Amino acid sequence: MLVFRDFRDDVARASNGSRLVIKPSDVEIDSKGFADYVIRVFRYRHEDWFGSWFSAFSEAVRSLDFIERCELSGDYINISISGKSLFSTIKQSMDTVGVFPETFQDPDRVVVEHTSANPTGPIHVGRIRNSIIGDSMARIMSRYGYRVSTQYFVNDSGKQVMALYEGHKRFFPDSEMTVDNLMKGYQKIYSEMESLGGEDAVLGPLLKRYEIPDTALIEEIRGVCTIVLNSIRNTLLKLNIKIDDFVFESGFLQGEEIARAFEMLEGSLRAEGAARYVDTPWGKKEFLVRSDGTKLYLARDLAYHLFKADHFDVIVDVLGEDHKDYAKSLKYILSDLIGVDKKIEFLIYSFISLEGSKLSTRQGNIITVEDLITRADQEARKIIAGKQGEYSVEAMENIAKVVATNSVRFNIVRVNPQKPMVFRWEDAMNTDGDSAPFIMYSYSRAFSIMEKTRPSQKLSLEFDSTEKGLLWNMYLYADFIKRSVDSKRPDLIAFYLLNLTKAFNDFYSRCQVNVDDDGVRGRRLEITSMYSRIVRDAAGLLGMNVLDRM
RNA sequence: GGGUCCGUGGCCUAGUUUGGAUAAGGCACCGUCCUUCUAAGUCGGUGAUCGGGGGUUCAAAUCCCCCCGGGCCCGCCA
Repeated sequence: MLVFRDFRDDVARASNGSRLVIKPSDVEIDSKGFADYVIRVFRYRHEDWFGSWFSAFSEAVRSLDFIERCELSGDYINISISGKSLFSTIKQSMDTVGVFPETFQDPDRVVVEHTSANPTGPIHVGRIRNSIIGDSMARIMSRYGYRVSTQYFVNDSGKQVMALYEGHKRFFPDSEMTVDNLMKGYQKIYSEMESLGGEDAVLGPLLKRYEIPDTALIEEIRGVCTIVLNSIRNTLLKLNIKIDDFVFESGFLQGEEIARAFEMLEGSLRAEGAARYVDTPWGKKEFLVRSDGTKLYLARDLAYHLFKADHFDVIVDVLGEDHKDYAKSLKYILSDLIGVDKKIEFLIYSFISLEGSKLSTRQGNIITVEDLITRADQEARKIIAGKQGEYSVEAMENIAKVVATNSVRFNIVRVNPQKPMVFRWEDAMNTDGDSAPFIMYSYSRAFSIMEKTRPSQKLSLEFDSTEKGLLWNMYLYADFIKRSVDSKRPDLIAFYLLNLTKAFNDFYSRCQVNVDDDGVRGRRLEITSMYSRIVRDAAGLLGMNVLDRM
């Protein structure tokens, strides 16, 4: 959890014992520019006691050392915090523990499962939203104070990967097992599945061997998956996405967990021939075992979740909206039928679609993430080449690389996961306005200021409204982290970064830092330094790096 | 067909959970500012029946109902 001085608590406390007790949650952060906090009092404003209540309340509030203003305006009580209090709150935290807001290590261990794409080909833009949201959410929860691990559940036991293995074996047995060659076999076996006798004839025997289990075969297929997985992992690393653990499905085929799952479900399991399923309250049959005795993905996934529940307190799964109903069933079976008492949460996101057409791995109608990164890198180089500054080749390449990575991540994470996205190159490449470079650029200017400004030991703590506005935005960082964690919305951090950047740009254009007055210079330099630390911190939550120069 | 999510200026996005002050940013377009710390920037302007219709309320982008449009799900695939 976060530890910081929340002024709302004190404001609310000022009403204790009075006719109208204000709760901290009644003290809202103003978004319309009237004040810092607002309390809505429409309901009480026309009561005969309201006048005397307000005068007592406002007097109590005004006597608090951090209050600059507290007044009634129509249906609202507008409250402002003094710049000095914001400044000292943030600075004190940074001076003592190095960051604002401070984190109190939460004992809860969290596992965020994300990506988990079938290792049957390179990752594409439709999938990458999962990885970007998942990685960002893991970083945000970690910043909040949880002990977070990320996991990728690797499907190395399903029909798709068997087709990957079988396709290569049948059609290109002599070619090297590269991602490209494996893909060729995969696509060929699916295109010829009918003439080969159908899925059951082609993959059925392999499925059977998994149940025996034929460990040599399982090892072999796992090896094939690993080849594709390594390329996916490399792509993800280019976007600063590092997954802590890759957990293989094959590890749950015969293990203790799957035995336990079936044991716990014994009373709930129903039969249809030799097949086994459970009923959900909403009338769906969820099958765990086929009539030929082989197990379905759900069985292995339940085992995997029991494994996660054994090691973690909170389980977060990042899933596409196509898995929404599946997730509901999974949670029902785990929590209500098996009795897992750990918190299980799903972060469901809508798909990224291509304009006019669908993303389909089978049809080869995809834009790979590698393509996206490469093109973003080229765009960034073009833009840099058009700038006036002098850049060495290495500097230029590094800036382009970071801008490209940040842009790809930012342009995807900034949209509410719930909202569908249509992929357009011009949006993905956006570097003006609400974009990653907009944020990065402001940071670089701040760095430049700190480099060029003569230090000052003096601090005059008279903040003007622009400085105050920036401080207020810095202070809101804590609130945004909390809201982002509570609502599982990494996009809120993106929104926060844009607001913070706008506040700094305002400060930059109105407040000259490098001035003769030692007190003013000291104060503004300190504000600039605090801003740069917060923006770097917040950008990090989205896996973005900021650059000293660009 | 049933379920579910989405629909906000020409385009993209925030605001919807918890109803309240002039619906907020960005792109594009028009104009402003480089002899003040980086112009990937700043300031200003044009532009919105908040998909449509009803309802609840003193008050609706926000809650309820119906309709329209789109995504996704409705496998003994994963």
